[in-house]
Amino acid sequence: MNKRVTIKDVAREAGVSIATISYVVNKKEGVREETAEKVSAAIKKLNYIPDLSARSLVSNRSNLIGVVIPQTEEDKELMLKNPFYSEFLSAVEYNLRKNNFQLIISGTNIDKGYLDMVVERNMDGIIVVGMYPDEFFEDLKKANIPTVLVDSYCKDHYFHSVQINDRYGAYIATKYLIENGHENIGIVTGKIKTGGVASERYLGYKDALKEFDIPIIEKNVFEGNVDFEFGIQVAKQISKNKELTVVFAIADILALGLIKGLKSVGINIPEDISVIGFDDIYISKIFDLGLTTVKQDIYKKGQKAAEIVMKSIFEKSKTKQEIVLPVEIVIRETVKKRIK
Amino acid sequence: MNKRVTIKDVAREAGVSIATISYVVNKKEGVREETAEKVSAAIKKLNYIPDLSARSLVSNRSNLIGVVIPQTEEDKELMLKNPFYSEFLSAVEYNLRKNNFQLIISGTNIDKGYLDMVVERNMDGIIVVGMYPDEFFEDLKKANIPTVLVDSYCKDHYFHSVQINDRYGAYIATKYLIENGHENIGIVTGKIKTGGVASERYLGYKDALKEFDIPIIEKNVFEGNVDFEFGIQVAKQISKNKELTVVFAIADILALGLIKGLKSVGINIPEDISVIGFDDIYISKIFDLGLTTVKQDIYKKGQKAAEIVMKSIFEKSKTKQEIVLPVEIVIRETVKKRIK
DNA sequence: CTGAAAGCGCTTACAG
DNA sequence: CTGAAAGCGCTTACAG
Repeated sequence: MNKRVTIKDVAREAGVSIATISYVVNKKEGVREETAEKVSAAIKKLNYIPDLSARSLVSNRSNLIGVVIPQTEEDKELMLKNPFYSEFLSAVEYNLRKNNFQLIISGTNIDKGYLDMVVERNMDGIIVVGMYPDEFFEDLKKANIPTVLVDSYCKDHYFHSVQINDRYGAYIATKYLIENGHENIGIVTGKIKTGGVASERYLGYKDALKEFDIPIIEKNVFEGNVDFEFGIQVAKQISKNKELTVVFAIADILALGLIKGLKSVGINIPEDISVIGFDDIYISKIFDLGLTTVKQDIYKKGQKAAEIVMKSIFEKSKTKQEIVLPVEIVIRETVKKRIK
Repeated sequence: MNKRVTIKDVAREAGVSIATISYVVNKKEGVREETAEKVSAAIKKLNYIPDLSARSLVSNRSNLIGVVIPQTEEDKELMLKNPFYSEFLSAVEYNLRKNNFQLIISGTNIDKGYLDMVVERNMDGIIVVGMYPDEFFEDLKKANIPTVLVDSYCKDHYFHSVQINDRYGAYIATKYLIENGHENIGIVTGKIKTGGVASERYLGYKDALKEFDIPIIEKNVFEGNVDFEFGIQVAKQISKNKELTVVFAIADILALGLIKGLKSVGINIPEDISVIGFDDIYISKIFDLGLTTVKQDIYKKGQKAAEIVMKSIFEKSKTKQEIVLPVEIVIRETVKKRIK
């Protein structure tokens, strides 16, 4: 390593004390302009770059934001294979970077271990995506650090949050299907019991069915992982259920897998079976068949999450923010109107 | 913020000096077992979490790895929309995390500014994906920090590198097309002049044409951005060129856009026009039509990059590593055999 | 085997 | 407006 240029070197060069250098670097009021210029010149000349570790040590500010993304499985890779998270992350990174924050992304087993990292690194704030055990949220609360929960249905309204009305989104999706003449409506979903996004969307599905007095049939519910593979896999079961005229996949990634799987067993979409998704991820466009889906603004979700953590860091104001972004149906090509 | 438990608190609790705590925490040899146990008990009791800022300040080690991913445009979001990067990142993160490193991902304008960040944060190493101006690599060299270049054709063989033989991959792709009876072969590519992956793949394309004495026709080359949109956009031009029987898209994301665009103007794949891609990104599977493409192992690329930076940090050995991962054709459904 | 002490590079009252 | 000095929480020779 090259020897580091420190604040002392700059002080010597500029002929002032290190305190003055610090004042200039941090743009504090009350430095004579002439002095400031001398200092700036010295900084430039020596190419001085402050050591953030030192700054962090004394000021307890790191300009680091932790972002927690669910993992597929324990101790495995990030869920970046689900484009939803990629798009979200991209938005977060961009908005943090504009304000001189860096992001530490991690798929750490989200537990005490993660909080240790938060403390170790003096993280200024964190953005947590998804649902976790109550215990984790308890620990998080104790950590007492600006936190934004994204897509969490944590009952405890202690944290800032950014989300959508998943239940409503699923409701309008299902209602749309019913209004298009469908009655035997399957649903492909992630684990329902966990009390997260998947269960809310499932509730919305049931809401719509109830409203139209359509019975909820257990064997129309296909529960598994929220990934492409499960979509493919479940297609076989669905193809055997001849009564189904449409399937609501609670995530686009599932819908895409499902369609792929359905086609591979000779089922045409939407002629034989219609499909509706949820999220409107970017690659839904890639599909040759435009996916009819419930659109949410993923970029904005990331942007809001970033803005709120930062705001919460700067203004110590404890006024909690709970943002609910809108959803809407986007009608494309995968749902057929059914004439009874 | 809660008051932080420091090494002093632990020392007091355990009745030893702070040096001893440090030895235990860092698993240094030569602490009596009895003492170590006392210390461990105190650490657990107080829930002591070391401050990495302080450690970094004194030891110049941060356990932070910077990862630089290309941006779509100046000052914009990350290119996470290209799943290639998502998959790569996912692999890097996982392999770093296993070894207690964290990753700082950034789409910073890759210039002096980025290097400042590297120095500010005392980053232990960096992984740079893609091509940048020579000047940047010069600066990088001066920074004298373990660095792995991924998919870079930097002439300077100073850095560790992980890549594939892009030219060869493009060559076998094009050859495969020729052997299947195609002669009018279009190519859709990113900017060729930049001397990166795109130009290499373009060279491979030309290699194959030359080998079979097929003239290189300028109007068969479609140059633009490596993204889905350009694929769609270029489809219109290609549809007007009635002689083309096949198009080589130098990235799957381009191929997918192209196919979408082609279909939208009523062209059938592969009946009317065949398409071959490059990368074998995960979502190529999502496509209802399996994309014939040149496969590279993206996960392994990320894994190797992570392993090499870490190795290079631990062993100060300057033996440079240049890894070239294999490529192979994956034949699926988008290329038709043409009977002349 | 363990402790006292210097020092890493900063920030921030405080005094002048 | 500027500087001397304390202190942030660690690590690491060095002495014993």
